[in-house]
Amino acid sequence: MVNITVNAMALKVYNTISGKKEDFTPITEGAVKLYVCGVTVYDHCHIGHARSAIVFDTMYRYLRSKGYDVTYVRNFTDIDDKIIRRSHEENIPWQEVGQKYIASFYEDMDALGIMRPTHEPRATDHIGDMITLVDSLIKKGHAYNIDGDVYFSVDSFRNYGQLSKRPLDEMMSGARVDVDEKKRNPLDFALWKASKEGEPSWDAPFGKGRPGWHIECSAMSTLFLGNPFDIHGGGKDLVFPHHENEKAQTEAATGQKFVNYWVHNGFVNIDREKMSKSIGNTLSIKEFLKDYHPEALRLFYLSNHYRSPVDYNGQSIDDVNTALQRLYYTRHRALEAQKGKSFEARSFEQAEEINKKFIEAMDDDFNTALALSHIFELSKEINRMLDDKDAGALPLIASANQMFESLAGTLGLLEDSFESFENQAKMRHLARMGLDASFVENAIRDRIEARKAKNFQKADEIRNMLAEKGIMLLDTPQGTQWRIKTSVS
RNA sequence: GGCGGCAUAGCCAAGUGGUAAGGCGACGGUCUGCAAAACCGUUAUUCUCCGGUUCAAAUCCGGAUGCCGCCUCCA
Repeated sequence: MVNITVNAMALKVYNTISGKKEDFTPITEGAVKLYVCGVTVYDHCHIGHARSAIVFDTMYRYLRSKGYDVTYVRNFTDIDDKIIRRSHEENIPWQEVGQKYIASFYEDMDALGIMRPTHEPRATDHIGDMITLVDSLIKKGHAYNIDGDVYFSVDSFRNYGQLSKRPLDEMMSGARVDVDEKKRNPLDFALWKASKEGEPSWDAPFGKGRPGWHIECSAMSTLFLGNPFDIHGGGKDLVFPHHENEKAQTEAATGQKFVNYWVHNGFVNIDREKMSKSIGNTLSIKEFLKDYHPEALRLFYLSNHYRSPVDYNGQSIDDVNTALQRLYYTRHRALEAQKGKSFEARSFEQAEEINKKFIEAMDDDFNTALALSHIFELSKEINRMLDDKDAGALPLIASANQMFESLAGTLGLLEDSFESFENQAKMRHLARMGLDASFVENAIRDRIEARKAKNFQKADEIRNMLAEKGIMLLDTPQGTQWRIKTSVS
């Protein structure tokens, strides 16, 4: 028998359906079943997708760190109108569109340090499960078939609107809903779409066609996690209609509750404007990574509450990048100080204290911003001890640094090596400035000569010249080192 | 028209009844040839405004103003 050691301290989770923070009680003690809506694979991901990925990755990491056995499912929507359109645009089969952008998705997620979920089902691998679900909805009178299109009847489900808190009748009036003459109620949504000429299709008792978007997540989530399951997540925009529809069709089909906790992350704006393809202000993850370390984006998102909207702009990212650099240098200093020294491990009371505060913050609906503040406290404490140059403090520094790394790791930070972190910063900067490393190294060599000759004027000229190019010099006991000023502008 | 959110220092931002976390920046100090980094200190008597409840309010209630999201594919 596995000894489950879940830290049962009260984790609270904000539940969209109640609008309140609730005590988190999983269906099965010690286990969490989590489903998050993935992406539709018809384009490269942007920094908004990254927010959702980072937020739920952090929850996943934290739940695991508390000792929960987490089953995490994230789907790929690989059949959809947009994918079909893209296949025409790029003149490649629709299957290839999916493969191409799934590969792009993994490239981005791996770069961002997003852990792989337990299961990553693709919609097209589960068409049979969707057909079964649609079929049962027809038989139970919750769906109707018109010319091969199958619609869910919202009037047949009493609780429709419960999640998004939209009373049915009020929605009808002002809503800009496509008037489809075939539908009984304008809010009825497609469970199955009859295939058109030249479109991908599957055989079903109710006609040849393909699944609607909402039914995919219902089929795949219940298949992998059962019914009900613990947490269903996604971006805030999915509350209506996607999650409302998932809930309606699943509960109508099973007669049981679908999900216990609904969790939604807030949106990303760019320079106070909504990020959208029509405005043309989207920023892809790949573009972001040309200029910054992946963890800068993570630190940026985690310093905001996951439910708040967040405004992306150059200044904020530069600020956070400077802070990230400080964390990396703190750990580096601590490890350098320990190199080649032997000492007895000793637990450090202040580190334990900070650990406790960290857990309290994260238990309060994943308050990552507060949790981060405790990591910075610890960073400060480590640097303070290092500055004291008290040899006896080494065991304390070692233990504080261990805690520091462990807490940062729970948030997916400090996962890179110092060398890689520093090199990436240098390479990105030099590429941007059109310089190469030998230019900097030569300048440093000249300056060392000048300093030896006590020609401080020349030495300072060289330093100023480099500073203008965003390169700063540090004269340390180990020699002259260089770093990049983190501001991109 | 319906539903919901937000307003905290120069900037970003946490904080839902007990007297304002943290980051970035700025200034002063230690260190240094001078710097940088790091550390120490300073940087919101006050949380958009007006009124109310309370011994006590950034936090609760009422009102005003401003900004934003969803209701259409969307993380």
